[in-house]
Amino acid sequence: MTRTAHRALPTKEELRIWRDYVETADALRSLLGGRMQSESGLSSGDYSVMLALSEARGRHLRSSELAEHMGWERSRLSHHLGRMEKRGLIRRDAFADDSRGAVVSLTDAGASAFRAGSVPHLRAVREVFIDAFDTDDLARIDVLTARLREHLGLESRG
Amino acid sequence: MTRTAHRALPTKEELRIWRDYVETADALRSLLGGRMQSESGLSSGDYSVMLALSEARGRHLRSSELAEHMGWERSRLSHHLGRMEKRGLIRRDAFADDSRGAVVSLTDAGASAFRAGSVPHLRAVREVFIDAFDTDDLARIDVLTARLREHLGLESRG
DNA sequence: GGGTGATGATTGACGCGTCAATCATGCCCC
DNA sequence: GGGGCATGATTGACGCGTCAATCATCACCC
Repeated sequence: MTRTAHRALPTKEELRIWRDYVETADALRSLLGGRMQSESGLSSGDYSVMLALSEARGRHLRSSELAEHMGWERSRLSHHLGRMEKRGLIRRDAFADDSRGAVVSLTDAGASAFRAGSVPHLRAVREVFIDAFDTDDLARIDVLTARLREHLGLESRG
Repeated sequence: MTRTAHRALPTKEELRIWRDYVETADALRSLLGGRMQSESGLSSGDYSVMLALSEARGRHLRSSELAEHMGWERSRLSHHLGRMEKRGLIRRDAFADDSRGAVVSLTDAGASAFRAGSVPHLRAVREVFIDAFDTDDLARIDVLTARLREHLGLESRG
């Protein structure tokens, strides 16, 4: 009965494709991280946080909104904000309407670091990832990624 | 002159594809990590180390060979081996021919943890990754990944 | 108005990864 | 045989991520 195949363990070939996939994605992440670190002193986490803040109305968000917007766990964000605050990139203030809430905003130093880091970041993304492919390739990646996201039950970005 | 396009920053669409790609790969890594942790108490790093050791002739390798085989930095491996040693999964012994070298081998406990974790691990890989795709999809992923690896100057596995 | 539970956020412990520094041993060559 | 450098491996500091615990405040409701 061929149905058994459905429950079978991956073949050697499938496993190789899997390992290549994760290993490559990981190399990419670390390569980009290294470039950002040396070019602008920002990590990709820093960048995401600052991007979200700089796009927000009033350029500030409550921690919980920020966490949800970025898809990060609260505690992860809290730790990260702590580190960023120590470096003077962001500020946390009490929220008037609810003393439990904290309002996160970019400091001037943060805003200017973000501006300075933005172009190098985008350039690096193009160089390490986009430039590897032509338009059709990118479309294929998009489809395949969407397939995977759906399989995993992740929301799509639309 | 259209040559300018080559140096342009990514479009919004390209950026979205990029972000989906990394975010998805990351979700995958963490999902698999969580499953392995709860099902067998092994991390994917543990698994790689043990896989390499169990495939090695004599079931042991020098640290440097192990690092090279896995494509890990020496210091990363050293830290990881330290943690695994504390848990009793591996052992490090002096290497007779060169007192600088350390020989790493699985303990009995390690070997049996590896055996116990292997099938759940492979099953998880199938469920979270392989099952998302049909055969053609997987072939496309393989091609695209190879393209990316080449672009990044990573060795291919062959 | 005072208990009770939900909510916003932080903390601590610990695994993991990188980088730079360190340490011991081996090797070479004068 | 001893100075100098390469090599195998470890260490420490620090950023990052997760999990579980904690803390303060708020909301409800008797």
